[in-house]
Amino acid sequence: MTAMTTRDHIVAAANQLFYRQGYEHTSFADIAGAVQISRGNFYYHFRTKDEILDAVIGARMAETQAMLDGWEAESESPADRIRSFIKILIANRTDIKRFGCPVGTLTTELAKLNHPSQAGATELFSLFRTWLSTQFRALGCEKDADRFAMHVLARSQGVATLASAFGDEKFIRREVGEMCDWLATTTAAAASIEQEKD
Amino acid sequence: MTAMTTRDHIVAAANQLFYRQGYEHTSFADIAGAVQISRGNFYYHFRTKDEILDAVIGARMAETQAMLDGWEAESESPADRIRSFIKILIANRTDIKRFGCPVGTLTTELAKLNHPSQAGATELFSLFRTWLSTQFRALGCEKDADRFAMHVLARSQGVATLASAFGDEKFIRREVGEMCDWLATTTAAAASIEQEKD
DNA sequence: CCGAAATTAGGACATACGTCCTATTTCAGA
DNA sequence: TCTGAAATAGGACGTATGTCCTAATTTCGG
Repeated sequence: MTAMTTRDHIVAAANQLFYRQGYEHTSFADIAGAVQISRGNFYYHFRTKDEILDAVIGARMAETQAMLDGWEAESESPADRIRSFIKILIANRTDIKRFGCPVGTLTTELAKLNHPSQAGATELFSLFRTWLSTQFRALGCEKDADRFAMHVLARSQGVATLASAFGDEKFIRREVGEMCDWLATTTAAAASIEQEKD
Repeated sequence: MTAMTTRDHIVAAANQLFYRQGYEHTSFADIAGAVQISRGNFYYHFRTKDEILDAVIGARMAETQAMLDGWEAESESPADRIRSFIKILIANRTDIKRFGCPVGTLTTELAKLNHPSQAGATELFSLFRTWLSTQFRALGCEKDADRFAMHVLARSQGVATLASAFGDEKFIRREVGEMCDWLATTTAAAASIEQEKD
């Protein structure tokens, strides 16, 4: 664990504030206040708001990649890995209930702002998408891998949005259970079809 | 069709702008410009931004209720009605690809702003939720009606979010198809279970 | 046709925010 | 210890925005 530079602190604070309050609704002063540095010092590290946003997206990319690598190392079975993904909804349920999904809400906001970093935010989705695809492919769902990946992503997004709207935690748990059921039946079916080919 | 008052024009313009640009990112000047009236005139009709938001939410509630009533009148079968709901994703695909779901994105934004009208936006979801519940109940899914309603809502939300992120229209059509399949198999199963009770 | 009420116009004002600049402090390397 | 670069502080500036006020114009019942 390397020491946290001021820049790192800024990015960490901005990351959290962008998630909780949204990008546009978060001001320089908000972030500087959270890090307890002056606005001048802030400007020394980031000259524009867009630069901070790009740094935050970069940090999230790294975090996400690390998480995916972690699951890759922890579990032997691709199905277990996919379940790890699905269960983030439960692990982060408290934040999700209040602020929704960090990725989904950011891409949505940037789309409305027509912000240049839209593509960067979408890359966060792509990171999950390709990783999930890989897992489904490892399960023998060669042809449907990307379709299944998008399906899982979409359902997770929907759960996060509605859980946030209704503040309903039971709903999260129920849908997570149903997604795991879907995973079991769908991949079992796909695997048996693959076997028929032999 | 009654004549459109200035107030109606304002609400209509605000409704569209809030959807496309987001609530916070839309200014008084934006709306006044769209309706081509002066800011002073604007202020005569709405004294604060929150008032416009409430009016917009009210208008959306009325629109939504009218749409649901329309489906109720058009279709005899509850399954057809639910399919009408699912297929809004296709009917509105162009807007959804660019701006996401009007209800989901609004509730998400208001949640981050911690805005007083959060509850009002959630009511829009509730309108769909209770209506869907009613349809599922009419299909014989007494016990699971609300669960199914939330499930359909969540999947629609997820599809809208991802379709917007990736600008993918084929994905919308595919997921709509799968949701219709789900509807057919799930309600058939539920109905047969109900029959066993007799 | 008149006068009061409703409506519209356009500017005033305070605040907040992103951006920029300069002065001061910290600190590593010579 | 000296020096120059990195880092920090705090204020300046222009613009945008929400809100408010007053004057002009339109509408419409009597």
